[in-house]
Amino acid sequence: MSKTPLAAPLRQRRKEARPQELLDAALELFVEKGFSATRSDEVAERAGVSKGTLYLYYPSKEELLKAVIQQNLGQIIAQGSGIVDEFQGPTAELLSMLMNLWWDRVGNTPAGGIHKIMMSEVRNFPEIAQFYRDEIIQPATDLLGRTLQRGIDRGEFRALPVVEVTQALFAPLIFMALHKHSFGACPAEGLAMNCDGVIATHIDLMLNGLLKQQDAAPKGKKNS
Amino acid sequence: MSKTPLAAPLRQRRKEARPQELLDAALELFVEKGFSATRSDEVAERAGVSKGTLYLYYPSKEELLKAVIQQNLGQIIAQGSGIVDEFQGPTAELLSMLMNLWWDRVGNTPAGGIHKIMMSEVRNFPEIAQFYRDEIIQPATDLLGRTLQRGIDRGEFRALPVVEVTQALFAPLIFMALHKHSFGACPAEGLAMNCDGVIATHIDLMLNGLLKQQDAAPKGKKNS
Amino acid sequence: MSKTPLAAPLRQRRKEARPQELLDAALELFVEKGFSATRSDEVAERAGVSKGTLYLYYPSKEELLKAVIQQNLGQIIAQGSGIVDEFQGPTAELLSMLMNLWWDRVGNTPAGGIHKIMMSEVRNFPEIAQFYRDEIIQPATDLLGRTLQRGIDRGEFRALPVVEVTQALFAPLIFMALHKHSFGACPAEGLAMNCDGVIATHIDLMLNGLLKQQDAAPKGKKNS
Amino acid sequence: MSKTPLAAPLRQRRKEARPQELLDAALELFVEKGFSATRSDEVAERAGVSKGTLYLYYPSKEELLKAVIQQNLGQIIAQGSGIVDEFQGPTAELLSMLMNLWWDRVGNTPAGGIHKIMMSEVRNFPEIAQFYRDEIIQPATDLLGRTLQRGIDRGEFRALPVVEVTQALFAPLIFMALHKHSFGACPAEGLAMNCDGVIATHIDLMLNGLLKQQDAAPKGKKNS
DNA sequence: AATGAATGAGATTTCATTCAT
DNA sequence: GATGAATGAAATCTCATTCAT
Repeated sequence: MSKTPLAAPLRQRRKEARPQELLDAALELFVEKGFSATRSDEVAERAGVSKGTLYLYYPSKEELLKAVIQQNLGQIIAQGSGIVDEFQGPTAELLSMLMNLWWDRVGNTPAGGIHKIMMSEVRNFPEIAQFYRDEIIQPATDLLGRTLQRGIDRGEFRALPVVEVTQALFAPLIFMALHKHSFGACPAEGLAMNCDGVIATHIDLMLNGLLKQQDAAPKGKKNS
Repeated sequence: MSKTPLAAPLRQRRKEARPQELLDAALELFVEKGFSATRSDEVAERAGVSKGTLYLYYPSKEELLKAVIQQNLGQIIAQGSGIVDEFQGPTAELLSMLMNLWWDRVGNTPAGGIHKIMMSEVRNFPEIAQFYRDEIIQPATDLLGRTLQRGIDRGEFRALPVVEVTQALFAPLIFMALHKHSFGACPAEGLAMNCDGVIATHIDLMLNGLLKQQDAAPKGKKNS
Repeated sequence: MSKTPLAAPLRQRRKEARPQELLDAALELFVEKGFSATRSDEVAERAGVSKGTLYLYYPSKEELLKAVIQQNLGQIIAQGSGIVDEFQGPTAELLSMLMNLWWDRVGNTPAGGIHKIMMSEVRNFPEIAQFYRDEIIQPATDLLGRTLQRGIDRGEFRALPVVEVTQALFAPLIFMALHKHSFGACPAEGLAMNCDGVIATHIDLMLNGLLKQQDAAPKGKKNS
Repeated sequence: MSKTPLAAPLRQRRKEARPQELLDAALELFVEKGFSATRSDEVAERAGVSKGTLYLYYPSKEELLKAVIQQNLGQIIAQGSGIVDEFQGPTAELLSMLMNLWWDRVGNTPAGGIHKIMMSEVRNFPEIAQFYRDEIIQPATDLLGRTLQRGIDRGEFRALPVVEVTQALFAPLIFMALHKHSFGACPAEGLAMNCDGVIATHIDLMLNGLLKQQDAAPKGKKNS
């Protein structure tokens, strides 16, 4: 007991922090340069360790990417799922919460670049494509579909086709995230977009369009 | 037709066709696998020539990509520019023509994958980013802006902010093109989208939204 | 026609010679240092080409080893098979021919080191083990078995168990070959063996032992 | 038994047993996979300690191999030497004892794989080759030579060349041991040998051949 | 003009060894 | 003594580009 002081020994503390440091470094670099174009050494270097250490924690670059995806997107989905299960109020409010959650916690953070990575590399790494579909796309689609169905079942929303609306809801959000991490991140001028503004407008319009006429908020009152 | 005289000897014709064959092969492969992940040999092989021949026509892979961009997108913009200059009718019709032209000639063809290439690689190849901005993005934005301004100036459109509307108009078209060439091209299920339907709806809604109230088509009648 | 002079162009000539040069270099090094311990660059360097060139001819180190085996042992077996099929005289003479052929063309040449390579690496490279068994061990065993059976069928040899005799016949030859390429190749003293003498004696004794008593050559007359 | 007192505390006993456990693990693995191909971690893991602990007992993998050799073969030679010094009966019996001792205690045990290790790696590790020659090959050869000379001096054996006979005596035993630990250990069929049978026959024949005619056992009576 | 053999820098991954705890 | 996290040299294999023919 006298050997283990209250403050964990330095080596120990670093070991526990390593996976997170590596995942953060990997996410940054994968988003910035792409998965293939990022060298293992770079990830290690940015995390402040040597090349070999990276392989102590993740057996290959592909597994590292999977861990990055799971860590950054998997958790958000789980969290969203919890919200949907417990929410009691009107579905429009719930949907707004989900979309804003995504934009705050994913679209507006480095995690929002993951879809760019996938879009670029999905055709060259089938195993990762499978993983992304099974662990992220499918659960996220299910979650949104469940929410829309809730609105329809409760008589709040028009009986629109669930799948198409799901795609229409998130396509512009994802497009903006893609843009932010590609052209939007280029120092060149003439490529910028007012992402937050576009997103806010989009969410407002979409929610309004979903509601049955009598429930629709009077135009001009809602949103900023 | 007048460009390829029937009388030219076969060898001659093939030699003149070389650059086009190389550009077509390069476009296909760059879209399919990405720019970095495509090997020079593959391009040459698909074009039916040897690796060395490729370098007779294009001094490097980067220059080849520039030529692909110019060939496939530069010409469309020039063509659109001609249409705008000569068009006489209502601006909504003109805008619809432009968007449908883009979807038919770009979004729905391999050329639509170029934006995916750029999105993936733009941060790793600054020189190409510059080229893309100067030769494609800027002219295209100018062209659309000019068209919108025409509608506003002629009293057809509401006086909306030109830049934001430009982005809003084309974002979903580009997003669908991105999708078609990444997830949409994966054999996996659960990743498909009804692109044409979404695009048609989007164009219809957008044009309707732009028009001043008195011109707007009565709600509920339009759309497929 | 005037383009292809009688003497093949230098580049062409070298290209045709490359595979053999690479196989020779690989055989030498694999025998000398073992398969795993030989670096690809070393093989290339000894063949006088660059690392990359090696991979132009053989897609991996394992495939290179397979080619070395096939080239050096497969051909000998085919040749031995031809001899057995056409031979007309007494089986003892045929067997002697086969054993001496092996010793001259394999045991006493670098090819004799291949069994050492296999012995060392067989448990770590199952695919190569399979290849060696199918392409070399099995055909060689069959060939010898066929020869022994011929002697028994013609009433020349005693009806001994074919398989055990096959092994007994070749074990010392192979052992000597193993020794030559391991301890026998060490500069250290005290590890040498008079291989040729042991082999000659062995062949003589074995053949004598196989013959039926009345056929046995009077001792002291035969062989050197 | 007298070496491991029952009273020693468990921790103490394990600590004292460490080197032996490490040597056993190393022997198994070196034989199974070869010296170079065996990772230090594997040895430590099989011995039930950590990688670091291995290096507390042996300063490098090479030194560990030397200890394995000394432990497993050096002791046998010392024991054989004791037998030869004290033996009183006929030399044929002594020689038979020695060969059967070797086969039982070495050839038929993991220690028999050491020669395979040496054969594979001897040319890459000159220092170990030297060690093996000085500590094993030379003493073993001397011991056998001394025994043969005893038989000749006492008029039991024919005056054959001592060195060649020594090699002829042990070559097949060693070959069988090599086989058992390489091809013989492969799961593949068609590579097996009836080692014990071949060895028994070999010993019988050899001893018979060494004896002067009048002492030779009548043919057909001997052996099992 | 056309070829394709050749190159070598560079990427991922492994592993003997060290050393702070 | 014991641990196992960390290191970095080294090995296999790839590919854009060159250049003799």
